[in-house]
Amino acid sequence: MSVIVWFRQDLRLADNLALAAAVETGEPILPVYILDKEAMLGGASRWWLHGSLEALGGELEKRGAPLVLRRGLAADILPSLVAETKASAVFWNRCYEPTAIARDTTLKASLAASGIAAKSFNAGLLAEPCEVQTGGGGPYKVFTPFWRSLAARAPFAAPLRAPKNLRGLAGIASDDLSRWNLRPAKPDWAGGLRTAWRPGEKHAAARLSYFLDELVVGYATMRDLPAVEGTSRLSPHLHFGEISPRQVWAAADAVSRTTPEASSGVMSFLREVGWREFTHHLIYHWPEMVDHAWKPEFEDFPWAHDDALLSAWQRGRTGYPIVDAGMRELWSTGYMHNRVRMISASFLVKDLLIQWRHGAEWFEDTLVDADIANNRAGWQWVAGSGVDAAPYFRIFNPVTQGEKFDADGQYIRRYVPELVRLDNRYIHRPWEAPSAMLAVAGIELGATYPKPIVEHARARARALAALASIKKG
DNA sequence: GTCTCCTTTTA
DNA sequence: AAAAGGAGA
Repeated sequence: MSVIVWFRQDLRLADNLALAAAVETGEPILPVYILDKEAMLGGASRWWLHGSLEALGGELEKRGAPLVLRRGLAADILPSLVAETKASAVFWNRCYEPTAIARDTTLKASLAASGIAAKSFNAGLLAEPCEVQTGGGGPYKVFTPFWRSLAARAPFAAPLRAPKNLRGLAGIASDDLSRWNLRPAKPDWAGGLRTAWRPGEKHAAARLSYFLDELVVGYATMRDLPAVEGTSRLSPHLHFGEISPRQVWAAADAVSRTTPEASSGVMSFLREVGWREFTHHLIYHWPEMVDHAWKPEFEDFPWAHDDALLSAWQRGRTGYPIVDAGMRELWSTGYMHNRVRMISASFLVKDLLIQWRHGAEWFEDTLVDADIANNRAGWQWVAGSGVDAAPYFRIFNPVTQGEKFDADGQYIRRYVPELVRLDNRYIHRPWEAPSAMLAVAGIELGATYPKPIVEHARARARALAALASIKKG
């Protein structure tokens, strides 16, 4: 007899309820990770996954239960592992994306039908989608009431410690992680990712501590400045489950108790954790939101498909420095500061009138924290096609946003070296700079750096007209 | 029905 | 100062 622990987006030992439950049974444990051959993981996510599995595998091995890697479909692999190991149970922590729910529901039924105890747990959210309801019994559609209702459930269960020792099973074949080719080889484009990130549970915990010790005090104001290290940068760790939201909550809450001057920073940080909960809540209750606009009238939106413009956006060659800096940060580090995500997303959807789904797909290809719920709900927020009653004027101005949040152009200069010598006054609008100043800075618009691919004022008017054209009534 | 409120906005 | 429209109590 033995218990299989199926790891998915919970690549950690601490506060892992499925693992803890398996330990509790007293049976030998077989930890397994299955690389779904049908899952379309983006390149940056694949890179991260390699590091995360390497770290998890090392820790499990140290404790006596090495991680077994298999590739294929869980529906094929788990039953065959059950047979191979004479397992009596399979435990896992729940995921909330529609495709994962469909897969897990079927699997649970078929395992149960063959007499296997298939048990799932919540180790990924502070509260599961069905646990947070409006007074009328339905799901929330507005963040603030959702957040109030979620926060009222605190304190949350205390996070569990990692098990010290595990009883493993010997002789179960595993794939070789390096053969999965999750890391890019030819060419190896992951240099920027390696510089920016350290995947794995240990690094997730270290990052949380560092953030709470050094940054959270200033979080409320610094979090909006892309040039500054002011955010937690925990998103990829949370996405892969190297750290749990309960661990984050507990640690942040403890800081605000011991350090009152940090409490407002902690509050605004936890609110962002609340946004992660909210997007998972939305995607759970409206799974069609993953691929379709939540607001049906957006089916008729006059999108302007243009591959050349899409590609200019993807490559960071729009001629708007804040957008280009963001897109290049994404390309080189697998990450983009949240403020800039909003600006560049608004630019794609409103200024270029390109369907939000193209943007969402690009982000999922390139982000280390690519997360269906956060990403799709975020894009729909920007597009105005999501649940919130979006003001029609939710159109970011790339120049004023740049001037407001990157006043000295430090962020621009970091990622758009062509503009490094341009005077601050024009760093966010090089096309208005006097030609002598451009010459001194070594810039030739249209050659060394693009001219704006659209004129924002005109693009804004066009977006407003497009939005008006689909208005109900 | 009434009242309040709404991450990120714009000009 | 203005902005659409609706959620939530």
